[in-house]
Amino acid sequence: MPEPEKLSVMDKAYDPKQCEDRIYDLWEKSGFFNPDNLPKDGQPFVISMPPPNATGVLHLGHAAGLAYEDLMIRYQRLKGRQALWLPGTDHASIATQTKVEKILAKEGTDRHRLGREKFLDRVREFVANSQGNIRRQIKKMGSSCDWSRERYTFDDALSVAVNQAFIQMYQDGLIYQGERIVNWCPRCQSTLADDEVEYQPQIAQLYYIQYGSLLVATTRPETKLADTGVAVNPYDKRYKAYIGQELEVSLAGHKLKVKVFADKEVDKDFGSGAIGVTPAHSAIDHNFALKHGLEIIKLIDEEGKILPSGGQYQGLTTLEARAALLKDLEKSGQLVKLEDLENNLSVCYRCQTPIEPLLSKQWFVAVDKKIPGRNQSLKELAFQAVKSGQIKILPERFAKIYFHWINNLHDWCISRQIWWGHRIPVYYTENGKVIVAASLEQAQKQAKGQKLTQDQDTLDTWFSSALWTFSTLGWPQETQDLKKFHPTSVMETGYDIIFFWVARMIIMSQYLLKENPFETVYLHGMVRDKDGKKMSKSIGNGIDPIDMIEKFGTDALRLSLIIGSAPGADSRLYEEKIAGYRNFVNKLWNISRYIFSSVKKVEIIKKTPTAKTLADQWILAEMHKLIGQMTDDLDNFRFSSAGEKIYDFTWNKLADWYLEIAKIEGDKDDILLYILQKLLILTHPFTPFVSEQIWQQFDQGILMVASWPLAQDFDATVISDFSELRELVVSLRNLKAENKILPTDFPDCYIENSVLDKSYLELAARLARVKLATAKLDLEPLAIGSSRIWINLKKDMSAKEKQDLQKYIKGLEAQLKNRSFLDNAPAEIIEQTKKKLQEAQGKL
RNA sequence: GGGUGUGUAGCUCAGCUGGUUAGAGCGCUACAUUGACAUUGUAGAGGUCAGAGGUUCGAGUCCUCUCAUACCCACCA
Repeated sequence: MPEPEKLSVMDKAYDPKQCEDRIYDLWEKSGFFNPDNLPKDGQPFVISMPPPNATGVLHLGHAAGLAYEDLMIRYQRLKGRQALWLPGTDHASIATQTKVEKILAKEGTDRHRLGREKFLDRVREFVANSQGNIRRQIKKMGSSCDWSRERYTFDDALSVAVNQAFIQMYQDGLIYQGERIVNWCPRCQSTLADDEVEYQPQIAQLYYIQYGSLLVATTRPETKLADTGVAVNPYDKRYKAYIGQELEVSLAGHKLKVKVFADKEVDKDFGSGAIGVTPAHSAIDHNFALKHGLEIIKLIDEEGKILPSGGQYQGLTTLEARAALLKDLEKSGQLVKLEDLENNLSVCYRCQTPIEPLLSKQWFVAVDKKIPGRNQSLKELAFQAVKSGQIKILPERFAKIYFHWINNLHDWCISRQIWWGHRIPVYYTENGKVIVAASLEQAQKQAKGQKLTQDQDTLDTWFSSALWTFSTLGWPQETQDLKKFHPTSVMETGYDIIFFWVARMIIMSQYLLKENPFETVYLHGMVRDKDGKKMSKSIGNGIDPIDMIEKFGTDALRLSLIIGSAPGADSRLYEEKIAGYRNFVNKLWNISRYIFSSVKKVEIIKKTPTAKTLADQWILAEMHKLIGQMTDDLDNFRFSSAGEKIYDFTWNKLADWYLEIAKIEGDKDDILLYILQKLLILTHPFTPFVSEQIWQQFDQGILMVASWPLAQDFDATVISDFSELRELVVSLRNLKAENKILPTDFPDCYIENSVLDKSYLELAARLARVKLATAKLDLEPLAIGSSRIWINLKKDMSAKEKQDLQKYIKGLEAQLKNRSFLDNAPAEIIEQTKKKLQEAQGKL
């Protein structure tokens, strides 16, 4: 097994490329990604990895998710919990099929020429290939997931789960077949769920057509060929006389019989106030037809072409038919008027092809129907799970969005006519009997010798991913894993799939297992480019996470994704930002390098070392303060805040102050090593590679399974005393710089301070590079904090500084004279204000 | 049409339940530098907290309105 190199003197700069793969290997071989190998007394902590589509490459959105998930998993593992992060991939039916079809198109063929089985073989080959890529990329991110439990939505076991879910729902009457208007993508040759439809704003033409004695306005004239009704508002005086009449209409010779009816839904003021109703190609019109008993005529087929019912326009595409019909209407003088109309064009979310609403027989999940024996519908189950507080959504505002969506949910169309997906477990006998069964064999038992045909359709890809948290743990078997690890702890995902996925997981888990799929939903925002634009291939502003890892290292990329982004808020990523965190990682490396090179022996310090000086007390106090704050932040999903704090401690406290003082005071081996050890544990969830690489120098096992430290009590006065020292040093340096005294010059200086004793004044003088005088100089002293300083400078406080201070003092004085302030403000605030005033006056 | 965010230094963003002279990183300016680190150090400049009202002893923080901007949902023929 390749051991990470143990260098006696570490390289001057951290080189991620030399370490990352080796470290990952070390972790993987240690077996600790698998919770079964972690201490048995730990409570399970479980994250189901949102399965990336098995179509190729990882983008920054995935990278961000992985960074958060790994952060949580590593933190909980360090805290002693049995952390399970279950990885996997999604077969992503439409997305994958579309991808492979594009490849076939380049080869000059298509799926119909290949045939179903050959085509599916091609897809399988393609998927196997890209799954390997994805796995590699997930590892590159440092993800500590349990590969021994990796799953794929198309695994045999998961397909069993899909069939089981379908059958159970069918038996409960929650899945039914019905003829309804569906969203049809003529290119994908499939239905789409309502939320798979996107809208593109466009300026459409609104055509006014003479329609017998009426005038009708429409954006889709070609559909008028299958009109069977005209809807008007019941209170529209213009049309009152027509209501109830049956009209014979000729559209440039194409004969229609239409019934005029009144409905409140019709807006008198839009267009002409009269709507031609096409029941087979509009959801609203279909409802009209059911309500008012209209005939339904299909006009457009699955390829978007006109059927024989369209008469002479038969065989044309809808757009061709539109053009031809408009021309004919113009000739016959029936095209009365044209207007521009802003509206939205519905398109397929995968291929952006305009959607054709069609009447079609499909399978649906009934969301409003009561579940037998439970007195609740699926919709109500999903609503309750969040409303009751059992599932917490972060940030909270997304709960509102969730409720709104659930409340407006319609029956879910789950059948797809594409080939790549789980076949619907429904069989038909020759005489049309429907048999729902998990396999052909089982179906045959019920068929009593009749020949069977399986439904040609496949299931919506979200149907299988809705089962993900438990199908991956063995359901419908009652496995140990399912008992132990479900419900999972956190679902971490992007807010863009809250409806597609999060809501459906809740529905399915509640229905099938009577429990929630997870306790907390943590939603991250979208990663955008420097200008806040969506990253996309077509614009070419996308950043490839793997490129960034090559350039800056994984740890730097992870930090740049974690720090500075709030849950649910979009964030921007660009190279300078990542470079900044690369610098931080290098800083951490060099801090360690310094400590290792300066101590007599590199060893683990188990006991809290004794502080000998104020600086020692201070750094230990700061560290325990940090541990407390970070633990609180991480327990409450404030990842960015925790990251900022460790960054600040490492660079601004440890490196800039403590190490500099350690160089002067000396004899601090145990404290330096102790602080470093804790620091490595605290940084590990953020920057796993560099922290582990450094830890390996101790030769004491694997950092990944070390113990997260407990915050100890600390004396806060130590921190304020030390800040006295810090302020003194900074002020002296400032005085020197402002007075153009070279850093190499040491001006004479006498200091009086009530808090700091002489040894600390000497320390301050060394840090500030001044020469400590033994007696007061013959000068006016300056007041800095609680110090009085006699220093040999040509200049004192600048005019601007003086002005600012005077203004500040005036403000405080006014406040202290204000009766209502004195009467209303709490005593401690008044005390504070008085103190501030004294200090400020002292300075002047 | 309905809803939800966001607007704080040149840029990217913190600022929790209202109470130090509003912070950080990058960038900028000046200076420094062979011993952990130039992927560095020290110091500095830079903000009427989008605007207008209001509540309060006190508002970046709470309320109302306006403007700008992003996204989500619904879709009208």
